[in-house]
Amino acid sequence: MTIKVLIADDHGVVAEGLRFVVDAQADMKVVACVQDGREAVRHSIEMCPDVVLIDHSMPVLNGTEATLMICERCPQTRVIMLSMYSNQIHVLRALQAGAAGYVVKKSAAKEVVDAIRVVHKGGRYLSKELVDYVIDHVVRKAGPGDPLERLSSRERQVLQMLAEGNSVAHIAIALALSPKTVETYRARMMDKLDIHDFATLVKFAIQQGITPLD
Amino acid sequence: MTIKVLIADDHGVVAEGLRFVVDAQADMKVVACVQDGREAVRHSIEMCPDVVLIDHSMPVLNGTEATLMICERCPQTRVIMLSMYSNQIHVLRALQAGAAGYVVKKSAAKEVVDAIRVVHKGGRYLSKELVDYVIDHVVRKAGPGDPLERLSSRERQVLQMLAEGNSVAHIAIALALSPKTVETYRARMMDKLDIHDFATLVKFAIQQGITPLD
DNA sequence: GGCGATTGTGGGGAAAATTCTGACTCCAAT
DNA sequence: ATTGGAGTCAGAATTTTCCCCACAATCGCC
Repeated sequence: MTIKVLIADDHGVVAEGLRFVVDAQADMKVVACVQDGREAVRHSIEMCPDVVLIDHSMPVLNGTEATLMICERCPQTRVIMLSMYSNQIHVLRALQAGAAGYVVKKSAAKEVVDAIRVVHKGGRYLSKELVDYVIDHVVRKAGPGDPLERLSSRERQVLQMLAEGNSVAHIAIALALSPKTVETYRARMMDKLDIHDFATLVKFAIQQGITPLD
Repeated sequence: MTIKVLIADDHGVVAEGLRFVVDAQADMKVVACVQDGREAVRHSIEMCPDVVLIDHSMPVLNGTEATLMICERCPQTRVIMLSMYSNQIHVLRALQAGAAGYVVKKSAAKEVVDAIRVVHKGGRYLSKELVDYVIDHVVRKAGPGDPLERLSSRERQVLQMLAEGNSVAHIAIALALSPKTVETYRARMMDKLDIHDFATLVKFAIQQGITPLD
């Protein structure tokens, strides 16, 4: 039985490269290749792949948020987060969002296909250097101080899009909401974060890894 | 005659994906796949590939530095820089270092193989969105070193205060100017920098060290 | 099992910011 | 002597933001 894989990565080259790698395996097949988080969610629901390989940083909806939605709407699908960075917070958040695996892009391609097989069998997979983070976390029971936890997923999404340079109007269109609604999210989010100007908001987003400093 | 390609990317997954993409082309072949800049230089000298696909950010020796060395020691080899980000400075520096092409990873895989063929024939290749940078640079001979040089001191001052979270009104008061004047500085400055949204402006200011990421 | 808090969704109206256009001075450089 | 950038400001039109409010659906908690 071949493993159906969905690939989500906004870097076209990387996505297509991954597709080759995965399709080269006898026991798996790429069923779709998408460029942003929202597409990933949509396609996951539609075609119920066995495994979703999802990039951490993507426009519109980042990997963690997308993972959350996929896990919720499509429980039998296993998600593997693929990331450039090996940042503790990101790893923990991904796992909390329901990811079954987290692989850094530094890894060899073999690690990725290994990870796919492992999670498909119901297991979990972490790149070696990430295991420490999780143990660390358990030991120190860190983490209630995560400011992002306090935000709802809509709020986080709006935060990301704002920090990417989108206007409220544009976000409203992209998310098919009233501009007023988007404003509410923004206001509530800034209130929760106790941030009162846009510059600080952008800095916060960068620090949280929600948007890259390019 | 097949084009000999060397791939240098510290992200194993990406490198191997690229290898699949390139090897899938009838007219090209990957002769080596390395993980850092120094290896890229060493292998280039050793095996004289026709084209080197090199990642911008790599440990030990970054893509730009490696490009410089490869072009110097191995003039017949053409280098294509592959980067995650489309940052003007990086593009210009890569070209000045002797790269024959610059492709952002967002591009489709086809763009990469196109680029390989183009540079192998002696041409140059830039991802579409990057062409502007180069033209920009030619038009207003901006030093690639500091985009800040192009701003007047008032403009820099306003930039800083904006990036620190001040409103236009507040800046006007602080600098004893009309809000309209501050507006003018902001507009002129953003125009010069070719930045069209506030989030990007803040990121720029952080990158330039004008404001701390706190 | 009910009840307050949170979330998702929006409206109205005032205040602020932005855009566009134009204009005047000073100063430096060609 | 003319050009051109920098510094300064305004008015009108438009857009965005800000602040206050509303209401249904959930969610968590006692």
